[in-house]
Amino acid sequence: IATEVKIVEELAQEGITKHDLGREGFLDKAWEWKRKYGGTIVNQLKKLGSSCDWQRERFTMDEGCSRAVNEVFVNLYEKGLIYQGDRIINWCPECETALSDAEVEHEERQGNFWHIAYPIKDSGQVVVVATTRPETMLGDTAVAVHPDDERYQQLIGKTVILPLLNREIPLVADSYVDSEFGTGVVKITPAHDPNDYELALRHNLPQIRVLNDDGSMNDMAGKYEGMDRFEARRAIVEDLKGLGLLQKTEDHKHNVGECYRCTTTVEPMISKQWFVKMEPLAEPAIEAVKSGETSFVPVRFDKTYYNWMENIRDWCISRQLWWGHRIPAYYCMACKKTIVSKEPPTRCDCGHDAFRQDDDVLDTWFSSALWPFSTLGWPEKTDELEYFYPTNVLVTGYDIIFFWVARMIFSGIEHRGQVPFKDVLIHGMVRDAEGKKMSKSLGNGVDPLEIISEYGADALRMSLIIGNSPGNDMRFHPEKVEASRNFGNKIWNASRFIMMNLENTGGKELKPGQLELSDRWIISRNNKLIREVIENLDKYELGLAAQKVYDFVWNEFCDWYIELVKPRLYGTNEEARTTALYTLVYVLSNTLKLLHPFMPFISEEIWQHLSESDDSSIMVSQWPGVKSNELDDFAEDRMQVVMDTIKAIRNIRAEMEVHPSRKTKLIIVTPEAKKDVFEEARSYIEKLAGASEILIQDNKDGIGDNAVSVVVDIAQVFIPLEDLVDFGKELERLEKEKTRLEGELARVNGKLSNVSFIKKAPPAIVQAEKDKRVKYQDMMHKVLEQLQKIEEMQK
RNA sequence: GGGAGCAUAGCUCAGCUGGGAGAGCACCUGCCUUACAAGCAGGGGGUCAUUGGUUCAAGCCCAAUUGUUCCCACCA
Repeated sequence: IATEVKIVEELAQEGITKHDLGREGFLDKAWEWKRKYGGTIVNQLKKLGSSCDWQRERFTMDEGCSRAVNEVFVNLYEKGLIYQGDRIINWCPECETALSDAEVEHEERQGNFWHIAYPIKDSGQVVVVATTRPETMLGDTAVAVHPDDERYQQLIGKTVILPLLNREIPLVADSYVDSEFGTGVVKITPAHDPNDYELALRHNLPQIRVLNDDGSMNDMAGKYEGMDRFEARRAIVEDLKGLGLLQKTEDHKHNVGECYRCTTTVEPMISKQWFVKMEPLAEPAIEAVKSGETSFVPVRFDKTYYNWMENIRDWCISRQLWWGHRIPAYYCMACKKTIVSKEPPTRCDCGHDAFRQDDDVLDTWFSSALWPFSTLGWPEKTDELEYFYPTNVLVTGYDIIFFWVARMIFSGIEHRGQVPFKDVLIHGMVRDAEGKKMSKSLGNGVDPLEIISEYGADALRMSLIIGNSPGNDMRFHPEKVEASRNFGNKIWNASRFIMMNLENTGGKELKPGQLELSDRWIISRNNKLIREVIENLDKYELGLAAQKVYDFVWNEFCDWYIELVKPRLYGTNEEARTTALYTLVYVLSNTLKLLHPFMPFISEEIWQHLSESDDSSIMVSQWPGVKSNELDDFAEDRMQVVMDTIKAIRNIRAEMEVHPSRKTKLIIVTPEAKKDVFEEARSYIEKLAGASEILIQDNKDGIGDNAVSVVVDIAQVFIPLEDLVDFGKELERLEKEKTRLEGELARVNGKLSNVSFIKKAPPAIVQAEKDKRVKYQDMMHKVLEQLQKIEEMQK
């Protein structure tokens, strides 16, 4: 009562009327109260009494779906696939409702194993049973042993006196009993244990319920009536101890079933409920996945699916909850006949017209299972249904395969004759930084709105996608969101830079013009990106696709291309400027489209600013394709040499501690035939490698003694540093390079001297190794030469 | 009891059909170079859990082992 008063007070304080509760915020409120007061809010509201009738209307689903649910229920009922009956079900004493098997979670708990002596009638003997739930003994209607158990052969058929209640019960033999476990004697409580229930059916034993719906002991419990089940347990153990019938108490680890909603220990109970007969539905649903009509991505989840479907038991669908879709079953007030129908019946066969609808509501997953078609107007033949059923892909987490995916599949097959979707893309769970599952009850969840206000929605979205593989869990770290935020910042700034330069074009139309090396290079790299992203997306490799866009934008587009293009943008050659701008805009637009699925807001925003002539959304723009023309894949190798050269020069400058602002002369020594590569890239090297002057020649004329050198693929670059040269460092660096090349050569030679490699490996692979050998030998030669020169100078 | 995943750099994780080990963060060294210091340039760091096997070639395929996580299951 105290709790109820508190809730009412709280309701009033916050100015919440009962009508408000159905609206937004109800669930949050419910969780808040649950944490504060324990139990579930629904149960607390229920305790407030009958004034809560409004709930039913509040939580009714929309009319179309509601009609579909009735349709399905009646169909299944008429086919005999839905039935009502007294069965043993999982009962949550807190929520006071039945639960399906899927709604029970098993948790390992440390408990006790109590050994209790049951006297045998008219003899001094006892049998000892071992149990983890002594309070259920009040409902015992037999004791069982294995038929082959030699210890108890002569006792089979005898009568046993149930302690405390002194009820006479039989000792039966059944092969279900495991002689090895416990004492080999099992107490049989048909009303509160599924195995015992089955056994009781075989042996024609009565069922005695000893628990009320709220988990307290009922009037069959004798002096324990009214006690809570756990209180009764303690009392019974004490009493047995007093009677000298408790032989021993062991520690015992066992699995306890808990309600997934409120974590209360569930009690198996016999109860009248509605069930769906699963076997006929499961069979075609298994076949659909086996035949590939529906596929799981990644495939391993089909095992989870089969495992569940193949061992499925009938589905308990009735719930004694306060919301949900009410079961369309009606009972005649006069003759008690059950009528299942889509609309409330008007007249019974017996002539009467007063009915009461079943109080129970359906398991929420019963209606969810119909979602692929109930939302599209089914059972009407609508255009939407025609177009969207079946659909391509369902995306969901693996924790929901049983609850939802499996049930959508068999429901779709049963009611539409066709699977609801082609692919099921399974993603992992987002866990907290310690790897624990996020949950409202633990309070370790992350509020997306807070993250979004700090880093942005795009950053959050990108961080959840990038570098993740399907079906694998991920841990949530703010640092990762930060990295994505920085990426958004990066592409924003790059775009800003491009638009800044566009403003200076005076609205002239951009034309390709004469593309130069860097333009052709970035376009072919962009084409490669487009190809790979499309391929990755087709294979649902979202993490890889996002990673590639990220790498392209940051490393190739920003760090290289934009830097390469600056001299032209700042220069006076108008044609060179527009060509550069054309390429920048072309590549950026393509890339924004590729990025859009991962960072929708920022890509849209930039797009809107970028495309002046076309103000429609990026969402409806043409998805990039690869233009297979002369722009494709031809400049990569050439540019790679240039980039390697620039990197090598930067490296040597850093090692020699040349100040970044100090420009130096460069002498590139390369065979006559290769000169044009460096000629074409002259301005790039100048800009990015800090060169004041570049000489490109096929000999070593004019290189002074005070020069350091670096060997790259097809060239050797000399940097005269005059007084700055530290020959000790240079020697060290060359030795390091020598060691590296020795390693490479050893590896290549090892492969090439292996006869089976030459014989069995693909020719292309062998040739590539041979080419590498030539290259490394040449580089080694130059390094040794340089080493010798320095050593001589030092003498 | 049955099934599945994971084990790769200090941390969090990628690594597509087997052909020279990657990213982000962290760390070290320079730099406020007129898009971006939430940045730029350079650098260090890994016996890809262990042991076998298949193969010319294994982080990747196969088997076993160890550790770890998860799912399913009626052992009282």
